[in-house]
Amino acid sequence: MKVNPGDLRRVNVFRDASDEDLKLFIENSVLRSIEEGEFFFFQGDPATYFYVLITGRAKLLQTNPTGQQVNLRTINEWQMFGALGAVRENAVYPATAQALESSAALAVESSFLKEMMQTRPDLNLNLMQLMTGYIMEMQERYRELATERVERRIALTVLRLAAQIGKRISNEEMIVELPLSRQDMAEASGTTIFTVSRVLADWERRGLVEAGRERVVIRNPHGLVQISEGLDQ
Amino acid sequence: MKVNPGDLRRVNVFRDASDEDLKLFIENSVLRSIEEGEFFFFQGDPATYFYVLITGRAKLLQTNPTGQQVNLRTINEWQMFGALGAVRENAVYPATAQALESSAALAVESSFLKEMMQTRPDLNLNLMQLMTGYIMEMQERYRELATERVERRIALTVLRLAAQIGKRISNEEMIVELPLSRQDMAEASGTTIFTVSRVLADWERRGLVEAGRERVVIRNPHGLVQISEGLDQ
DNA sequence: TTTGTTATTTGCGCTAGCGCAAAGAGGGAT
DNA sequence: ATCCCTCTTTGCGCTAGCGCAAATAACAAA
Repeated sequence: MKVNPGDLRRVNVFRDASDEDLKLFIENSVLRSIEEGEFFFFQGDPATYFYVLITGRAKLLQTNPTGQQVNLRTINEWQMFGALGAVRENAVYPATAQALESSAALAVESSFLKEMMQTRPDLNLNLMQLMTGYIMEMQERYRELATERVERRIALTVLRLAAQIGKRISNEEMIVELPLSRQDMAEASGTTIFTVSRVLADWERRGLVEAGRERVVIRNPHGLVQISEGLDQ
Repeated sequence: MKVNPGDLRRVNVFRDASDEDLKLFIENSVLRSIEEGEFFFFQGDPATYFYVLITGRAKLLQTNPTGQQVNLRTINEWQMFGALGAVRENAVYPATAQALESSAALAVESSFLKEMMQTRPDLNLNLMQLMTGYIMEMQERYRELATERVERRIALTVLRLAAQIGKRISNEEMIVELPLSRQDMAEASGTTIFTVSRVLADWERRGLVEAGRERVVIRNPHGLVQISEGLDQ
């Protein structure tokens, strides 16, 4: 596979970059391809590289001392991840990045990005916009976890994931497919596979979703929104 | 009250700023003093100003549609908050800022900071370090809320708050006082005042803390660390 | 000192959601 | 077609933690 500079402009952080800069990035990058389930990096590794996902999907997860996992974020094509090392000295990744399907990503040394940012205000601003987006999302999710019942949290999670990584399978209707297991959804909404399974079974009975093996199809997004806002029943 | 440029260097984001820049910031600022319980800004307000807390303590909180609150962060003297507007067009504050005690803060227009960042790489880097710090903290707290039992979460919360806003009341021992109500602690650890009260009563019996009205004194930080790591019993 | 207000404690009952265990189902490989 | 592996479902019992209500304590104001 070959990535050309124009493609890189689909990365939000690079949207205002010059052609020369994009070329420089590519010249300083290595393409890493990994299979489903494999890892780009682990929580605690020195954050020497940042990545741009070119194909596939990945997730960022954290593990607690007893090994329980939570999913922090899902990563789609042309998204940057692991850029922390460009901002902090001797940083380690605060999360693990695992491929949800077989994926390829450009790896670039963090120090290269740091260097570049010294003289490109746009790059700074765009990266800060990415960061503030994460902050706002995490704050929201934290509030949800602290205050919402599990069914609502699962609805909010599924809707968020649909927006982030969902594939539309019909153009007219808003029917979206998510390639996620019950485990993935449980880890993203702070509950257990059992509860996710029961909630999805209920939604399926009500015609809101189709629940398959490692897959959910959203048939009625509006119904889910209603659940997420507590307007149902 | 008067703030002089040298003071401002205690603000992490401004640590590398020139004297002239600091003077400029102060000239473009307004000092806002508010009483305990009052607000610097509300979730949803246009993020036109950012603030630097000069005296007092404040908290950032979010409210869900039914009015339940969660505390996202506590703010100490010489910390910047509400800087989102310098990064995003037409941003609104994603959280409410409320004074925990009577407080004063410098308010500066976000556009001024944005302007300034165009030509000061240091300012950018420092602000990004602040942002990555928040991201890491929120990710951690999210994981804790998703995976840890309530006693452990409260221990983690109390320890974190002690580091952020605790006042040492003895130099030899690590005895720290927190000016927080049960309600504050409940909102910061994702539980209820009843549970916080019961847990603190238990810790008091075990000699770990002293629990007063709107106040906790940590007598044995190490014991709390043990609880937070599940090493007790 | 008295009174009013607000924060905290504690008993008590309840239930949302956890998590085991066993059965069932989907999909790939041979 | 069959086997095997992994993912999912569902019944079931249990308990951590919620949340009401009433008592108590701390503080402030008069």
